[in-house]
Amino acid sequence: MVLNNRESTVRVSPETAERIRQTAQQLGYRVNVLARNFRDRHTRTIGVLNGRGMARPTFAKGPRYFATLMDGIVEGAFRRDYSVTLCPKLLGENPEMGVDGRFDGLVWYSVSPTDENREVLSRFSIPIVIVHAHASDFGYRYPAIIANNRHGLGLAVEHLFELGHRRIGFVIEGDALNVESLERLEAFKHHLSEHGLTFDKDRDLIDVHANREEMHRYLSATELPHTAVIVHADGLASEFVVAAQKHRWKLPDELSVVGFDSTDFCNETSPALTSISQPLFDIGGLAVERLLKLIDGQTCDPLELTLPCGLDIRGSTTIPHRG
Amino acid sequence: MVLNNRESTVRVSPETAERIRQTAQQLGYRVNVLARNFRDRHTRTIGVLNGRGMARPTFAKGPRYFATLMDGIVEGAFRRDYSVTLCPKLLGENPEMGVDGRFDGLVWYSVSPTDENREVLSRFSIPIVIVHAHASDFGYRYPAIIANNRHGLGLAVEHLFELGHRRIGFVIEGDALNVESLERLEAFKHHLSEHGLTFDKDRDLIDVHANREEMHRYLSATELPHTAVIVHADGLASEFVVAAQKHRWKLPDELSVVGFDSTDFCNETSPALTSISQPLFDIGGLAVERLLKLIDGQTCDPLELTLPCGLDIRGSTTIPHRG
DNA sequence: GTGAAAGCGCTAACAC
DNA sequence: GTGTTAGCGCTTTCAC
Repeated sequence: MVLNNRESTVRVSPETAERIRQTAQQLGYRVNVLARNFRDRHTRTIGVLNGRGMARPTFAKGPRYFATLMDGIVEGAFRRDYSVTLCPKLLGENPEMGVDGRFDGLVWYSVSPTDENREVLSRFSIPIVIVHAHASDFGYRYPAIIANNRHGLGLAVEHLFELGHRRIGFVIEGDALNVESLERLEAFKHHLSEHGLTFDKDRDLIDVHANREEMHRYLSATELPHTAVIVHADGLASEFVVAAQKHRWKLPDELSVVGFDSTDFCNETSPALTSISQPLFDIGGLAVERLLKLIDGQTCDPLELTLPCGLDIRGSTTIPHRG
Repeated sequence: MVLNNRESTVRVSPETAERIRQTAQQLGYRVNVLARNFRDRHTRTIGVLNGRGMARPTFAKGPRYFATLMDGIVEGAFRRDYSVTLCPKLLGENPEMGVDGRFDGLVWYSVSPTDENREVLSRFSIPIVIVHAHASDFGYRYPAIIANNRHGLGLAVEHLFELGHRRIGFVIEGDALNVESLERLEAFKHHLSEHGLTFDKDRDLIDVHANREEMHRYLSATELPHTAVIVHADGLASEFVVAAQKHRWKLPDELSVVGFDSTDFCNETSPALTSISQPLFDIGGLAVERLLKLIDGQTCDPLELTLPCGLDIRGSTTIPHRG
């Protein structure tokens, strides 16, 4: 009690307190945080979980999506003196994580609203905040944070439209189930029609699948059906840019490309990638803030937070080529 | 015992085992990892500490030094089923970390061999592996991993020499104490003389300090004393490149620049940064491997591991300008 | 103002 | 083969 110098029903004389401090000092005593946490039945630690089936994301390679989100999460957690731990199998493969006392709460990102995931989530005994999905996808049971995909896509379509593009495709990796990809596609369709453009699924939706076969088929045509494409994520957009150039298309003149996320990674592609931005750092920070609220026994209102998107115009978009 | 299905002196009949499993299932019982760890007096978790006085590094912004190292650490830890936790004040500001039971071991990177650090380290009661310093710096008490800075600098000097450079400067931020920066400087001097070039401290060592004043003084000269500079780290190199261009120097023609670390970040600068590489991912993985050895009660032999450097030639180096 | 005890959930050891 | 106990280090409660 002396060492923690906290309020207590127990009083201790100044002399004794001092004597205790002295002795602790001499003995080199340190409180054992593990034992304390065990007794208090909490860990002051939160975990980060990604959607099932997703490979463990890296910090340094490729798009900085995960790195940016984590920066936000870490920042938010540290501000409140919580630790963040990265666990093996913290990949939705081990539902134990949610119930084994290791964490006080969990940020789960990129969760698809499958029955399996709903099942896993419902068995968790600790608070959870969902990032990149809607509260409605999970029966309004968990606070959610999601970017305004509809608005973001609007920005991109408008940008391309103003440049003069009228034939715009949407590239997606359909195998990687994801609430947002679908939402982005829907938003894309919506904004096309807003601009008086029609959407033909067979022509305008390019699902490249995990093997990317469809990407190469698309790019090996003698004439491209589009003057611009929007790709549902930066990683795939960058692949698309590289592949297009391999197929001897001149970018951005013969094909404008827009990505999604707009981390610094977009400056590494050549041409640099025009991309819809979402405030990933803030999303991470807010997710933790909401999670800690839950941990404190409070509730989150509104249950769902929608954050604005922006558009960062870089070198991969230009006026359509007159060929 | 049944649930952990581990070897034990205690035998239990198959029927009882089954009954136990059934009941556990029904009750939704999960082992409490925290309690188990408490009892076993370990956490299966390692911590990552950076040198004191260093700001908390981010994953997404700037050079990918920390991100790459962490990828290696996480990979190494996960392979052995250890977790990695990021703690607030895990920045060498809180020596408690080393003794409070939170971690089974610590990877400490960018430690300067100051008496203060030696003191802190000596009080730690858990195994530690040091990255980016020499075992000798800390009385051969901890395993160390360090890149072959001397060789790396040799590669860079040779590259510049072969391009035709004879006047080469070395840029450093001296305030950021760091074993490696000094080592790189020494190696630089060595390799200059190997090529018959002289080193004049006042002319060839550009210490920009935290305020960067010296950088701008240097770049505002009407004639640069060098045709090329080597900068002790990529972050500073990138700043140098930007500043040089602001001062209207044409890069790389009027000034070649070489950085150190060579993460993907080097593709984000313009021109892309030629840089000495060190295997950061491997360094992280090896650090964990050695740490787990220590945790297992084994020793590391040799105590110090030296990893090779490479040179990634990008756009920031070319033949010296004839003006 | 001080000292003793109980219990968090776990597992190894021991008695039966 | 089964049941009981002790103790990891901590803090709160209670008795004195």
